[in-house]
Amino acid sequence: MKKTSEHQAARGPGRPRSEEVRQRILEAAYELMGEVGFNELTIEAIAIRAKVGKPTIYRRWPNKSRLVMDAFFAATNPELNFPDTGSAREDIRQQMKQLVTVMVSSRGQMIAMLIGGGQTDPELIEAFRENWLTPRRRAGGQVIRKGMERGELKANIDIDVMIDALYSPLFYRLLLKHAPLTEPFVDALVDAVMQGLAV
Amino acid sequence: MKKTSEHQAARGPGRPRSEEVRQRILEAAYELMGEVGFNELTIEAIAIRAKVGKPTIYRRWPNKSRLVMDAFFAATNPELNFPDTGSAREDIRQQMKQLVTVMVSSRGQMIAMLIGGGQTDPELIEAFRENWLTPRRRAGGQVIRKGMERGELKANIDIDVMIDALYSPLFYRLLLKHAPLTEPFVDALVDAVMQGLAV
DNA sequence: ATAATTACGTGACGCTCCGTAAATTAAATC
DNA sequence: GATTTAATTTACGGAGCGTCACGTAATTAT
Repeated sequence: MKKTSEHQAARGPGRPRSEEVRQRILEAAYELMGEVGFNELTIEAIAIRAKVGKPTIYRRWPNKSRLVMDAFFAATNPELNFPDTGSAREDIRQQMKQLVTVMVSSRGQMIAMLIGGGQTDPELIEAFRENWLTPRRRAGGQVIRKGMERGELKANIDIDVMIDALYSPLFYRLLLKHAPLTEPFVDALVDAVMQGLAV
Repeated sequence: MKKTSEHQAARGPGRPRSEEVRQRILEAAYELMGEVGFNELTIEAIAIRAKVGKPTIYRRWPNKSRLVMDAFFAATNPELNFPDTGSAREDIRQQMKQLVTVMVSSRGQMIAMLIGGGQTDPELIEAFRENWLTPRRRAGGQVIRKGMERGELKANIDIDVMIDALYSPLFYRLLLKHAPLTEPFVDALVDAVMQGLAV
């Protein structure tokens, strides 16, 4: 119905793939993922909701993982916030609180399900790391590096270890659900890890 | 074939359930879980390997989650090690290294898959917490409490926060697989978190 | 214009696994 | 040994998989 334009990579002959159809599929996948989770999600249901035939989906994506990752990232704001309060500890605290806000939302449940599904799907967990985790770890690393340069943070500790120590408890609670993810928890955690547990 | 004895709750008449069959099912479930993971695991395959009919399984367990948890814990040593080196930090370090040893083994993959499957199965994650995580957190908490009494650890930090800060990076790496779980990592982590990241 | 090419939706296929119900078989009590 | 009870076996309808063949729609090449 609408003109395609946009990408105009269409150098070959034949009917081009409809961008509108692609959007409908991604939206349906994203919605259903939020409703039933990765494991219960079926291509059949996505096709029905998107008003599309199954072969149309299989023609574009090789499997459920790839489709869901595409759907997840199509709904991901590519911009990352880099807080800059002047204090590394406060920057990190703020980053963590941002992350907690996401984690307690429906999008956080989706992240949990992607990580969960990734435990039996190496391709899925790798795609998640590549597209979501790594960029965020880089952002965290940047703040830490700045804190080291300023002399706020110890420079002789591996940055990856620092990132793990600070952020992993959030994932731990997201996935194990033994205790809630709250702002007071972030405050207690940042202070504890920054100052150390030892007397 | 064998006498049942053992439980001898058999006060009613009629044929009792075979303990041998139960064992065969649990073993088959445990093996297959290790081979194909929770999501790909089918009751049908368990039944075939255990040389048992499907209804035999469905009569004893209501769903896959319950069966897999039973299979996992039937193969779990109920004893927990409580190291006692005289130093809380060393006790914790030792506990963590024990945990890493498990995590890098095939049993660690199974733990990862249980947590993963739990992301779309509330009953599964709760059973995992109840039967595996909580007892181990209690063991960790005990060591920490002793360290507080001895004056080695700050007494004004919440014990759950401490446990999260110390142990969660192991789960983080187990699940996200962005970096390997090694002894040097444990050493670096314990020192960093104990002394604090701040200068 | 017309032909060639590619994508679309529909419908159907054989397959695996689900969870259940009927039929059969085995092991207890009486 | 007969009866009772329950466990196992067999068989079933249903869902979803991933694929194919079909007729139609949309685009490029001639």
